[in-house]
Amino acid sequence: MSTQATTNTGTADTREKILDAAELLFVEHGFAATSLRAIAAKADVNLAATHYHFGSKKGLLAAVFHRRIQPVNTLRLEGLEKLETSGVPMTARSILEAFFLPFKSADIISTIPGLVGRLHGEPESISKPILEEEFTEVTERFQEALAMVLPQVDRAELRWRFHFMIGSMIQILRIQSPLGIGSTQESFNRGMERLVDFCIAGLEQADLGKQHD
Amino acid sequence: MSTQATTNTGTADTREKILDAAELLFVEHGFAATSLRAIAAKADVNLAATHYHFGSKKGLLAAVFHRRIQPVNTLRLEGLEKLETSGVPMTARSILEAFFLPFKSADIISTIPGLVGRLHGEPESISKPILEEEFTEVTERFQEALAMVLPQVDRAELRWRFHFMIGSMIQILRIQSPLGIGSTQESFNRGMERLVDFCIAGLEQADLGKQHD
DNA sequence: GTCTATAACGGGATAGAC
DNA sequence: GTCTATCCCGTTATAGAC
Repeated sequence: MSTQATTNTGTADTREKILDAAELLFVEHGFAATSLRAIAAKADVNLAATHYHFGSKKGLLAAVFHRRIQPVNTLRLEGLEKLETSGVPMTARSILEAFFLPFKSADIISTIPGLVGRLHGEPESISKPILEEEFTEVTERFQEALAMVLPQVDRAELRWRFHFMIGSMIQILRIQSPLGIGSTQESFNRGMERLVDFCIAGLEQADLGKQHD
Repeated sequence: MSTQATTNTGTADTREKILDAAELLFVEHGFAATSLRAIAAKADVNLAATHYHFGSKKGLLAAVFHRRIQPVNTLRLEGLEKLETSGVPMTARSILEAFFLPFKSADIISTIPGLVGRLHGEPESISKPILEEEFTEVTERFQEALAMVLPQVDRAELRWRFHFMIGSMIQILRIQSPLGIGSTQESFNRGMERLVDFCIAGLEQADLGKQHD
């Protein structure tokens, strides 16, 4: 239990240790409320190492996020590609499952849900560059796929609904984040299934020039 | 344009000026990234006044939030009461409109959407006490009302769906926050209507022991 | 690539005069 | 109720030895 970083020569996993510690603290307290000192202490590395490896606090956040989300996005795009080339007609359900399932199968209890949920809550100056960098391609590809199977919904309407879907997703990622209280891998998986059902219903509504009042 | 607080005797609107300034800065940058010094400067009051009136930074946030959300919740509960006592059968739509409409009719371009959207993104240590204080009653009353008109959906399932609904709401409040780029009162109102439609579809799904895979 | 030390600054909070 | 002045601590970032 060293309160001071033990001298750290040899194995160059310093970078990974920093990423691990930063990830947990960012999820728990958010970006602004987490200090590099706290990260360095938890990782048991020297404060200066955080700057050496990541340049700045923002750079560290971007690296933390990219490490976790890049594999998820790869799985999503591979899943979608499989659907598109299989010959079997796509459905809204199969597309949403390709989108959400990588969270479920991110085996074990991971920090990914909390990380995604948290980032969306950060001020735009922090979150926007990262969200654009990481999600633009995936968002566009999946909206196109949904447009194919929902020809009755025009594109502008579909964008609204896609936002609502993302909002529902974020909420469940936050509430059922494995770091939260009383959530298990099972309750998380159940939540993801409910999420798919809820969003399909909202996405598939007929789009007849709505009239309220 | 005094950079230093001008001497401030007489009118005791210091409190309101602090609340106004804090509200804008919290919405824009979040809680942790906003300093009391920045708030005092924007409000053109002395730093010590923030502590005198609100005790602490957290106390100030709670006051900012309560000032705006209390009237909204009153409108919501009054709207629901009217539905329940009017004799006209309630519908999921009329209940959701009682829930969401106070945001729309929060006349003018207000900070309320951004405020609600932002608070949900703050770490639990900040947001949880406030959210519980402000929303417990409203949430319970509206879930009960929805349970009445959706007898086919069991209560546990309804709780999931209510969370998804809140998530969709938060997302639209964030994206269409009047402080955001390219959003107008009109686009906000359109978003709220789409939100109601999306959520009704998700809430009304038949609940037949779902089976996936 | 990792360390110590420190620069340079900003944070929340408070005591006490007025 | 409002002010000034200050306490005390934490912040990111960097320079330079090893």
